[in-house]
Amino acid sequence: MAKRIKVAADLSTEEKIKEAARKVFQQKGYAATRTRDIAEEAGLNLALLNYYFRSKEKLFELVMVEKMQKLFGVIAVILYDTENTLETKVELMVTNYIDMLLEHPDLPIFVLSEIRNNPGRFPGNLPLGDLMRNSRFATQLREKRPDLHPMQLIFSILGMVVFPFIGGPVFEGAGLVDKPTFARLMEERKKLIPVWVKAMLESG
Amino acid sequence: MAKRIKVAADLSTEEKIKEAARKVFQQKGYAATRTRDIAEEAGLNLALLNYYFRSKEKLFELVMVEKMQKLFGVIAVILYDTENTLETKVELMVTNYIDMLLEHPDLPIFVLSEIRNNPGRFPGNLPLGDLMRNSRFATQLREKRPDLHPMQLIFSILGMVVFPFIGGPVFEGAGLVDKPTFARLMEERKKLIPVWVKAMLESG
DNA sequence: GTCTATAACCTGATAGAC
DNA sequence: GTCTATCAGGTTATAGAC
Repeated sequence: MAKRIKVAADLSTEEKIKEAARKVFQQKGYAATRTRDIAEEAGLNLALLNYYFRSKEKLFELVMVEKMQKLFGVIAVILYDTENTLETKVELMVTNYIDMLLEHPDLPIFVLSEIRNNPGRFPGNLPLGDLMRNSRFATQLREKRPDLHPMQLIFSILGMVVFPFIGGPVFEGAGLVDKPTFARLMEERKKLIPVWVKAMLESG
Repeated sequence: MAKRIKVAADLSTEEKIKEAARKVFQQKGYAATRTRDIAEEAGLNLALLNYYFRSKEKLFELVMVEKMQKLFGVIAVILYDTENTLETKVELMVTNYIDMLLEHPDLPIFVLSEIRNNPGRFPGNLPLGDLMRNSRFATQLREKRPDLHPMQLIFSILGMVVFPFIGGPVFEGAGLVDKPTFARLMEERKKLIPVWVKAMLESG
């Protein structure tokens, strides 16, 4: 069977634009992005953006929804999981999240800062609240530590997983870790964080 | 003695502009901020911005340096501290950081996303790298856990402290915590995180 | 020092030829 | 479907009166 590699040239015009939009929006943020940048990145004319998508904003919303699903999807999987033990869920979440973030390191800072700069722009997109409150995961946390608000543990787990990627550019800029070291540390964290969470759950 | 309250009206024109710039830049980010917004927020004319500061960019850099100092200053204090035990340092850092972040909740997301959107714009500003590597704090971490890269612990401590403020808007938007609950949880975290870090250091 | 008016430029979007 | 040319509106920065 012949090799079948998807390269930019193979994509439809519409997909080329989306792909370019994903890249440029992520890199510069919505406000700093010019539609001309996206057109150039796609190797196409500016007018085509408005032909395929109605406006810069429409195109952005499309990209944004994708990114939010990718960022919050990993959490949702854990929340829907009604079978595994708390311990296993933590392991799964940490591993899945770190793997995803190694592929898309600047996803969190992008999504979170766009939400911050434009609060109320991305509403109802998140029934994640009820989902989380009523989840088996939250119940398991409450059973294990009835003295703690479940968010205390969720903040900590997510913080340990996500923060290195958010702060990454700063720490690399400061010469504290180079890229290969960073990747190695993140791999190590897949085993480290679950152990730490276990210790936290049993502390105090 | 008569009350002496600093209100906007008391400030010099220059300081009024800076104050407005701090607020608007933080709220909308550099790219989405129009100099008109700042002038309006300051209750002054647009032309005065260019009279006192040379350009939008110069004004922004001024604000940015302030914010970076505020965000990284808390860490620097711990790094310069050569007297306290590791345990005490963790307590100090966590408490100081959370107190500062309760006053300036959107400081981290602002600084980190501006650095991300414009990498290389704020260079040499951070001799934090060497400072951290050579710090007593790093040595103490290595002594306690020679098997771990000190950054593993620093990422985790900072993540637990800072992440709730970065993710805050999302979790509030999802109706997972309201503002008073959030503040209460953060107060609780000042005691919680040091205990957890202790448990982590002794785990494995 | 502070204002109004305006210059010079840039950006998103569209019209119309092919 | 794709392009070039252009419009309409908005943005930073400045000139010049007070």
